[in-house]
Amino acid sequence: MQANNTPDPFSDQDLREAIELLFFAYRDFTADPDAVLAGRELGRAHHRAIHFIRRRPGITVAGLLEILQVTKQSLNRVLRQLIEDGLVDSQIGKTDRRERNLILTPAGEALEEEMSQLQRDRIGRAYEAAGPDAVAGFRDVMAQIINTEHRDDVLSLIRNSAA
Amino acid sequence: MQANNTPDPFSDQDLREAIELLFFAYRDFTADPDAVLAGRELGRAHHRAIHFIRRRPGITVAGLLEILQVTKQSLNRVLRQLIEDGLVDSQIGKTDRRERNLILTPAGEALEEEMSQLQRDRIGRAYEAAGPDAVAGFRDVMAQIINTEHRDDVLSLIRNSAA
DNA sequence: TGAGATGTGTCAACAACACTGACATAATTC
DNA sequence: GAATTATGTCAGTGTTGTTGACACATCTCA
Repeated sequence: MQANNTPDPFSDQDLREAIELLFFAYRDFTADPDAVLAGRELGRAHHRAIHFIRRRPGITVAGLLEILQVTKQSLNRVLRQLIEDGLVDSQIGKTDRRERNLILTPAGEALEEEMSQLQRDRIGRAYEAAGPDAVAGFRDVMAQIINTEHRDDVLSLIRNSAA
Repeated sequence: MQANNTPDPFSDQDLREAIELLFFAYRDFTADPDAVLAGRELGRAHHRAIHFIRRRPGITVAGLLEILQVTKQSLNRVLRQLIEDGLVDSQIGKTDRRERNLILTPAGEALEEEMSQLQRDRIGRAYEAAGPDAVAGFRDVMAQIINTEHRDDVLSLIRNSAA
């Protein structure tokens, strides 16, 4: 998006500020759903699983492991609870019967909706306040921060859709 | 930064994408310093403390508690280790002797430098790739995501400085 | 000056969530 | 039929967070 091709001088200050922006934004952003999570027997790990199952319905356990970057023992404990609580449904794969395709039950979708409400409000307010040009820049920088091998996984979703 | 004043229509898709951008960016970004942390008896909590002591030299325990949003018992365990390891120095406050002003020792500064190196490289590459306009948008949106009461705390640092 | 508030440090118990290592089962691939 | 793959599980452990209670030094203020 630049006219010239000289490297832009970003100072150490700039870069350390970015580190803090990421820290504070993520800290406040993740604090939002805690109110919903408390009261139920659920924690942030459950929220993360529910979010990605909602966004990628039918995702396999291996796919979820790749996204969350945790061990299968850790993920399994979370999934077991979600299935027991009737929030997630685990279906035997159609083409490969070893796989499990994960989807949210109606109760799971309702919980996801509730949990992400404050986060979407927060992002929405920030987007409105900053304006569309800033949003484009935000998305561009964020995508560049993400490891190359995962970048497409995030960005392809918005293009293809999946309500 | 907008010419018109009609609200910009950001879809639910847009907002959920932003949630994922935050998740993936933070996930990859925090994974960077783990290599340095392993081997020592230190974890991510120590890294966070060290970062903010570096950026706000002389910060009090209460100030650090406000930033990290953890209990003093949790922070104290971290600080005790850092002080024992000779990475942080705790000095009795000059005006209020109840306070403790925290600063990094030379060893602490060296460790901070090493730990944040990969993170600064990552941000620097993203900034270069996206260009200065995108960076401005990124900073604007990120600042808006942060709770109002903490926003100035981050942004004032870059203006005033502190190497 | 004395009472109460404040900043810090600590003990103990506990919970959430991650880890490693080992192993079992079913299904697929070759 | 043998090897590989996807999933699930048991057991033990570590980090980082929590609550609750208490101690101590210092500051503030009536």
